[in-house]
Amino acid sequence: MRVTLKDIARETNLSVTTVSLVLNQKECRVSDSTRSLILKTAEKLHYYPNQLAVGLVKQETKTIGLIIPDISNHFFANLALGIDDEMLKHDRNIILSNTNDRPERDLKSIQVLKSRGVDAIILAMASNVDQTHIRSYKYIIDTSPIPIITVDRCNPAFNCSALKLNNKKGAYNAVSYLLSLGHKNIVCITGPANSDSTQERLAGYEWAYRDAGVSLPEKYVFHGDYLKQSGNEAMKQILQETKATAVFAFNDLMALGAYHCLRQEGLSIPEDMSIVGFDNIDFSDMLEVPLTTVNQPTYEIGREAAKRALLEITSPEAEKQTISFEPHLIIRKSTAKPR
Amino acid sequence: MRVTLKDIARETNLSVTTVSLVLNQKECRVSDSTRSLILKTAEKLHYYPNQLAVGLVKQETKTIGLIIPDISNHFFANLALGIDDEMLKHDRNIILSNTNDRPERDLKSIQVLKSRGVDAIILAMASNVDQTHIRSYKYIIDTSPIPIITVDRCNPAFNCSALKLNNKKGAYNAVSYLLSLGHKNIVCITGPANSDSTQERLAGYEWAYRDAGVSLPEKYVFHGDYLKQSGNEAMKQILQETKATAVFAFNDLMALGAYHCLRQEGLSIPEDMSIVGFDNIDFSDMLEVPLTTVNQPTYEIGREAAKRALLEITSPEAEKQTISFEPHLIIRKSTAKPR
DNA sequence: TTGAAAGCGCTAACAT
DNA sequence: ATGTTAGCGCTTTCAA
Repeated sequence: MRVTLKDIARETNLSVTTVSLVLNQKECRVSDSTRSLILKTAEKLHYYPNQLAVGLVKQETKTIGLIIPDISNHFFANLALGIDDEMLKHDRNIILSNTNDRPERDLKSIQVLKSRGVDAIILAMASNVDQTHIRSYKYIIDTSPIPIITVDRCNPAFNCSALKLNNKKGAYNAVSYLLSLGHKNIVCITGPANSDSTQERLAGYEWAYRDAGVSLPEKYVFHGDYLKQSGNEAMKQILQETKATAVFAFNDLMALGAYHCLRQEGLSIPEDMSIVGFDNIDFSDMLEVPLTTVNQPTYEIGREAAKRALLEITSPEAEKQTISFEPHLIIRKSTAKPR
Repeated sequence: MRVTLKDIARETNLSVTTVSLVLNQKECRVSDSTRSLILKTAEKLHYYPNQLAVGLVKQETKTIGLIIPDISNHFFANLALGIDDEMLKHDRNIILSNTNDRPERDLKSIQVLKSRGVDAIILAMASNVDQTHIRSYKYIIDTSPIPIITVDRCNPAFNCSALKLNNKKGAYNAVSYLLSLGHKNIVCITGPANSDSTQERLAGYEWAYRDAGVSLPEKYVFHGDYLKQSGNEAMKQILQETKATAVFAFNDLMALGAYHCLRQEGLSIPEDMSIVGFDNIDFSDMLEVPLTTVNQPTYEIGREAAKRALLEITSPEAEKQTISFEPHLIIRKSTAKPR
């Protein structure tokens, strides 16, 4: 923080007020000569405003907080990019906070970001929350003086806007497709059991079976944690314990883990096993066998979340809104009729 | 910004000074009873400090700026994660700025972040800079009142610390390996022509040939832009214009594009063409043919960059330092003897 | 052991 | 057309 308004005021023999007025384009009542003098001096001195001071008096910092589990995850990286691109248009910056999927860090981060005066927070909650956490989240969100927008992971009990994929529909589409190919024994590799997305995708799975009039397999739920390794391990278990002909992984990363396991076991996709993923990350069409998956318009969700945050900043009275994005099944080479 | 020190002072009938003293652990000269009263009241009122105000008076915000071309790129995402993890340990936050690889946005972002009072900036420059840009960067960096640390992309003329992979050595390793397999006609898919990393890797390529006493192919430079599509297009050109038996792509993304092209053409890796990449992104070992590539310890570079920034914040007089990370060739299945 | 006062850099009513 | 003043929330001498 080098040059201040005061420096310019001294240099030009004018008051700080006048300088402030001019530099903020509120120049209506300032003579052209002084205005250009100020502008010139500011330029010469390389002046730029101290946004801390501005934020302090205006009670608005033009920053927004972004809390996500892990920026190195493609999903969240694209989300962040969408948000940042939109924010850039509005001269806002984002303060990033990775939580490593830990609920306590979500909670802590909300506090820290408020401390930093962010005008809004966009939150992708940790996936492994228990009831105690939920209560904390709910209290913090419901009483928050600034808008908190949840994305991807959310809870209907919270009084906040939420943007998310229609998970149930996505799972429904995926499983319906597998059923239509003739698979009867389709198993799932889920995310953490208590996460909403897991619950919703499971519901979509069951809905598809019901809708097709096919009876559910005896055991079809295998728990993962959205990381690659868990997909690998779940797949091993599936091979041992079931006669499944198709696997619906609740994200692409775990589908990748499943690929890995199948390759290790010398099995082929889709001949020995059909696989469907969820997310459509960059690489899912670059695999040995391009992955059939449910597309999630992540970048777009980020942009919309940003827009929503902006809206709620300017209109705090706006009704909280749940915005649903429609999924789209992308059929590639990892799925075929069972043999 | 709800509750302030003043509120606590009023509630406890003490002065703002005392409250501040206690809440900042500078409690040496405060009686135990008042101290616990203050602590209790702060708790009750859900007080948390306004960091804008703190930053304003302390001239330090405990934030650092991160400027990168694109957070959705695996390389930068991992870099960001490394930085954020390290910063978290020191109770600092990062303000993120994506530039879409545009030099003007780098320059603008430095300004904006300074305006926001960041204590340091970690900068991964845009790759397509011209001489005019370089001059601007140099001026801004050399005269910056706060430390600016460059990562990955940098320029030796700047007076700032730089962290980067030993690109020349990485390329040398990759090409030496291909030569040792018996390839004579190895071509490159480079990044933007005027980027340092491209120049360095090219130098490493030539060094390897020189070192092996093999004469350089007639044409071996094919320009890409570090994006997948450019790898695809370069590969097409290579197939048309050369008799290359091996391709060294300057990053994995372009190697992926090359894979795609080869698959389209019905050619096999490594039988018809050996491929080596650079970066070792997550997915390079999950491909149809796992990719031989030069590992770049991105997360680690991020952490070290963060440490360096922290050090230069506390010791502004510290000598600027260039920190080099040693590359490591990971041999997988995309390389074999030429046939 | 505690408090008063000044000031960080800026904005905005309210003079003049 | 321009300046005075107060104050955003906090820290930090200095005084009591």
